[in-house]
This record gives sequence, C-alpha cells and structure tokens, in this order.
Amino acid sequence: MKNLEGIKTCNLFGTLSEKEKGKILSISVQKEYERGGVIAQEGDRSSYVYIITDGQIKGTRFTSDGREIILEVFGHCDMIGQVAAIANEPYYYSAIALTRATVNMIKKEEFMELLRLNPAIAHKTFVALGKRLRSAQAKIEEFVSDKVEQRIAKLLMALSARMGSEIPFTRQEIAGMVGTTIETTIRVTSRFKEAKVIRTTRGNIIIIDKQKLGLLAEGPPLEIL
Amino acid sequence: MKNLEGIKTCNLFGTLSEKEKGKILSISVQKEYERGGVIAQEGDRSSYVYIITDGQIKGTRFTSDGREIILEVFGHCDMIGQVAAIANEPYYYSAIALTRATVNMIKKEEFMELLRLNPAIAHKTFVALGKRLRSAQAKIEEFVSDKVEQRIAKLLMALSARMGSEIPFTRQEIAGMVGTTIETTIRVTSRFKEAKVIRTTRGNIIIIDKQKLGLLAEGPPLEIL
DNA sequence: ATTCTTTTGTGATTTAAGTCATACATTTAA
DNA sequence: TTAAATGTATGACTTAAATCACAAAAGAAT
Repeated sequence: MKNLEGIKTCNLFGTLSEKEKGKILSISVQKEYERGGVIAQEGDRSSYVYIITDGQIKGTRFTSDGREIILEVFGHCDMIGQVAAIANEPYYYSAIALTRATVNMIKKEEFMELLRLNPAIAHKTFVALGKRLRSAQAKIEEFVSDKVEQRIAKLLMALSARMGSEIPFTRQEIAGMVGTTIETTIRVTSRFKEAKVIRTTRGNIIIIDKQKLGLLAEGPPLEIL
Repeated sequence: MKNLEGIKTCNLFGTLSEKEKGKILSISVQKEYERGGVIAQEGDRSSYVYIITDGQIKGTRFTSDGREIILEVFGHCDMIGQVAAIANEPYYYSAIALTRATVNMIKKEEFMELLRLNPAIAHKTFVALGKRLRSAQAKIEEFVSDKVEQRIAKLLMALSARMGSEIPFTRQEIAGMVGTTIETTIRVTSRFKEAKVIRTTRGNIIIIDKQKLGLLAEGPPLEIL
C-alpha cells in the first residue's frame, strides 16, 4: 500500500526505527476523502490528530456573513489537529479536502502517548507549530503592507512551491486565502493572464512565468514591470 | 525580592515543587528594561528564552518602508524566544519594552534541558504556543472581515483585560498593533472620545465605557449606536 | 525660558478594493 | 437535452482608508 508506506517518508518520523514506524502505522487508521470532503468541523470536540499522506487540505472558518476564510493549506506530511488535542479544546476551524486526499488518523490519547515517549517527535511537533505561527504572522504583515496583487502573487508562489505549477483552486478559493473578494481576484488573475504570467482553465491556475510572478510577489505592481 | 518571587506565581510553573522552582530561579538571570529598551533584536541568533515577570513587551517588525508592525504584546508570565530557541533559528522579530519591564532570562540550552526533564512544562509551553497561533489566526480573520474602528475596539478590549482600563500606548503604537496609519487611529479614537467611550491623555487611553466599547468590538459601527 | 521633539488633531484629495448588477461559459443534474 | 448550478468575466459606482499637508499642544532638553 503506497499510502501506508507514504507516512514513513515523513520527516516527522525520520528519526524513528522501522519498528517504531510500524507502531505508528498500527495505531493509525487511514481514510480517504473526495474533494470537498470534511475531515473535521470547527467547534467539534477533538478526538483525532491527522497526518496528511496525500492531497491538499484547507483549514477554514466562516465569517458571520457567510464568507469563507482559508487560514492554512496543508499538504503531504503535514499534521493537523494537534493544537486542539494537546490543549484539549475543540477544533478552531474546519478541515476540508481541497483535492482528493488521504489522511492517517491517530487517536488523541495515542498521539499524546507518542509525544510523551518520543522526545524527537515532540520536538519536531513543536518546531512545526512554530513554523505555522511564523507563517500566520507573515500573513498579518502581508495584510498590513501588501496590496491584493502582491498578496495573490505571493500565494501563487507559495502554492506552486508545494504542488507544482498547476494550482487546482478556483478564484473563489484564492480569494478566501488572500482575504479578498472573488471579483478582485478575477480582475487580478485576468491581468496576470494578459501579462502572460499565468494561464487558466476552469478551476485551475497554471504558472507559466515563475520569474515574473516572483517579481510581483516582491513588490512592484504589474503596471511598472 | 518581589520579582524573583513573581516568577513562581506563573501558571507555567504551577505544578513544580518548591525545590524545582528554586532550580529555575537559580538558572535564570533577572534583568530590567526601561520603556523602549530592546530585549532582543529581529535576526539575532537566539541564545535566551525570556519570562516576563513585570511590565509589557511588544514583539515588533519593521517593514521595508520603515513602518512598525506590532505582532504581539506580552505581559506578566508570558514567555518569549522559545520558538527561535527550539527551532534553533534567529529571532523572528524584535522584543521591545512598552513599559518599564522585568524579565527572567534562561539560557537556551538550560531551557531545552528544562523542557526535556519536565513534561508538564513542555506541555504548557506547547499549549501557550497554540494559543499564540490561534490569536494570530484570529487577527488574520479580523483583517478580512472587520473595519478599522472595530479592530481598534477589539484591541482596546483585549489590552484592558490584561492591564486595566488605563492603556499606556500612543496612537502610533495602537496603529502598529491594528495595522493602520496613525491618522486613521487618531480619527477613530477621537470619535470614541466624543462618544464618551474613552478619555485620553498624552500617551494614554483610558476606557470609561467598557460596555459600549464591547459593543463596538462586536460589530456595529459607532454611528448606529 | 525658549528651543526641539513627540504626540495629537484636522482638512483636502486620492486610490485600492468592495459592492452591485449582469452576462456568458462550462459542468453537473434532472 | 434541457435545466440548474457553478465558475469566470466586466462595467458602473461607492466607500473606507491611505496619503499629503499643515498646525497646535505637551513634554523634554538645552
């Protein structure tokens, strides 16, 4: 089974012996989700920690007026649900599959046990959480100092670093990730298209000029390039 | 010494025996800072973890065009520098005293040792980090869905919960915390003053109608109240 | 006491992005 | 094979907040 093996390749478990890896596999249950499938719901009592073995998952909240805010995007080997598990709190946001996705679920209690017995895993879990804090703070900084065009360019760069030059998200989803409206996102991506930085198909953005996109992410607006 | 005792009252060390607390005091060095004093600088190699025993400290970054962005505000019993320490990375932002402040510094290596030997401390450190991630994400959500007036109301509510109804910050600093300009902040606080929600003195904001401020933080703009 | 610096206060203007409305193309469902 | 739903596209208009510019008040420093 490709995916059962998949988890073994994750950095998180890099220092473990084969036997220990086997242990993790034995306490984890694998589950598959279609695009749009709900892995966990905001507000639910936390019972599992999830390790993503395949696909992409969004962590998303809905504002009172129904708009979706995508706070994080997770991919291969990322772990979600650990904050809620360790703090013994309900999930802060919903986890929804952006693509067909496979996750390995570990019961909260067994995960806590794992942390307690494996300082190396505990350490890596902490470091990963620190990274998430940094990237949340980087996003705050973006809101303060970048315009939408630049924020979208940065997002596309970041997504393509993870999943290649073909980005399987709708403008609506892109809007949710950068915190803007669908109309503005469409206008910006249309401009990018015209400047031959990207191509698009329904539900996809394909990067064709990574270098120019990188420039846009750095700051200068399209019009002066 | 009041402050040396101060650290013992922190929840982080709640489960420790008197002897263990004594150990922590013995490995920590106390230091005082004036308002404006720099505890640590963005980009510096991390060598200490700091526990704040008194006063307030801001975690701040400067944008390329010189604007200050205050990402977090820390107070009594908060710990800073642990992410950089554990990930073995340079500090992500500068820590600057907002008021006269006292911190207990613990050498990175000794802190790591402490974490390794005390699962309870490790656990609480993790939980605290999770809280910081949540509040960073809440701030992202604010940028997406709240107007400046509401963001400022929320900030004042949060600050007053921590440090009482007298908030010792300039409009410039408030602007840095909500990610807006000083002019906009002055205009908003002026409106709040006129509506008798706050009073101000130079460098201070005093909340006089907490209930109304709470309402403003919830959403309805001042004009319809 | 008076100069310098920081903080607060306002007006005028610009601008980025939101909002509203409508249209068309492409999938999916009936 | 139509109908419904979803995603993309664009024009017109509004608005919140940034920007620029200047002035007065309050402390700090000489």
